[in-house]
Amino acid sequence: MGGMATAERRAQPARVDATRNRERIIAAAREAFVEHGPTVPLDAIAHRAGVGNATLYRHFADRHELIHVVASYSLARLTEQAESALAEETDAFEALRRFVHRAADERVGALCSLLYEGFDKNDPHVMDARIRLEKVVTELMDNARESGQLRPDVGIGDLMVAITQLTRPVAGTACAHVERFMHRHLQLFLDGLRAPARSELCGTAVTFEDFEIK
Amino acid sequence: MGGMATAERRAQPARVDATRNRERIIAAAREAFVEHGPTVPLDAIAHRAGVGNATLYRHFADRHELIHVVASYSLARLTEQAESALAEETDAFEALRRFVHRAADERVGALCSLLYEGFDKNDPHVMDARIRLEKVVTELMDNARESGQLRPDVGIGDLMVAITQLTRPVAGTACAHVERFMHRHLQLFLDGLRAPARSELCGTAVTFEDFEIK
DNA sequence: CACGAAACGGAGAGAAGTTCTCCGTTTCGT
DNA sequence: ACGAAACGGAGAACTTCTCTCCGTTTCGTG
Repeated sequence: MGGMATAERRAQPARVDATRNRERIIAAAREAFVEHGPTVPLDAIAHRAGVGNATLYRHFADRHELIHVVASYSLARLTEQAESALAEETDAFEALRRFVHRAADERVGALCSLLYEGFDKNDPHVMDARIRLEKVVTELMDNARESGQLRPDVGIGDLMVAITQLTRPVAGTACAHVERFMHRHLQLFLDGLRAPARSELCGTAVTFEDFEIK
Repeated sequence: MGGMATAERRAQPARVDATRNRERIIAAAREAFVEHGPTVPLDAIAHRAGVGNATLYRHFADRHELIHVVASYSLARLTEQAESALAEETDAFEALRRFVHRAADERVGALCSLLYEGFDKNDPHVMDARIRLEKVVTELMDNARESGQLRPDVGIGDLMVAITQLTRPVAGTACAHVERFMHRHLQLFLDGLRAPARSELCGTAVTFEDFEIK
């Protein structure tokens, strides 16, 4: 999906143990980033993957490259979820709801920081994925709004930030059971998004740019 | 409020510059913890407070003690906010709403992690403050529920976790403008909390213990 | 099955960043 | 104006992470 990782540049088709380890590392990195944030020691990731640290460095030149791969992968999955929700659900609000809960399952909240710290904003693949995601989520929201089920005073940024925040590991609890709360709280939030609005919101609708550019 | 900080143990009444610096350090620590989390270098806090690092160590034996003081202070303030909301607001849901937004202003989300990392759970002062907070917030919610304005399927933990999560610094954005979103999203969440419930929630109501004990 | 190429793991050197103390200087209060 | 108290900066000691080196193991093929 994402970047040109070290191993992918190779001419030869790589040994099976090499590719297996590579995937283990990516999976371990994903978990570790979710639990401990983007600065988690690379040695810890290697250990978690059950490989030596040298193996990690053999596959990924540095932390940046590893983050890039993990983040690209997650972004792509998220976009796919949005697209399938849009395509498969008949009810507009239900489509939105489905996307939100799938996004939670992808742990975007925890992985979101990676999108900033490890992302080359100029990478065309990333730009593409990002624009695609914005486009499809906007469509999800527009549909819900037009069907009269979504209150009109919220923007895509409101939704994305709320998803991000509500799906992050709960501070201090070693991330043990966010899953227990996550979906409940997103559901409550979604109930607050329904039309007719039950209160007046302060501020203005949050757009994508509001939090992209720091 | 909270702990027996080093300076407070002193017999003598301390010089004015000493107490001034002490407060500067606490304020700087609060800000720094909010922005960079509980592991922010102590030297950075000292610098931010405009004092030498030795001065910080003179007032607080270690990071743990500093965190304890800051967290105790915040917890006390939060409880006060809840109590005044309960006492002064006539409408039950409005009281709850007021508490939520005041809690956001106190930046509990960002400071919450301190409650875990730096807290001596056996400290009687802390226990007291905690129980007091739980008691008054429970009362706020009970009142709102009894008045028929709060959906019955949510617990105090649902509220506290959501406040915590929604008021944390947004990942990757250097914490610049959480304030812009925070109140909007809490408001949306509160709208979702109103009775009648607009959907069925998964799981069960979250209690205080669910996230206290890891 | 045996051989060469490729990959692996552990240990530790090197780099970076944090903590915390020492001590000469400044400020406060009487 | 004097002594006690507090201050600040510099740097030593320590911790932590990164990343390489090299002997060993695994894979794939002839």
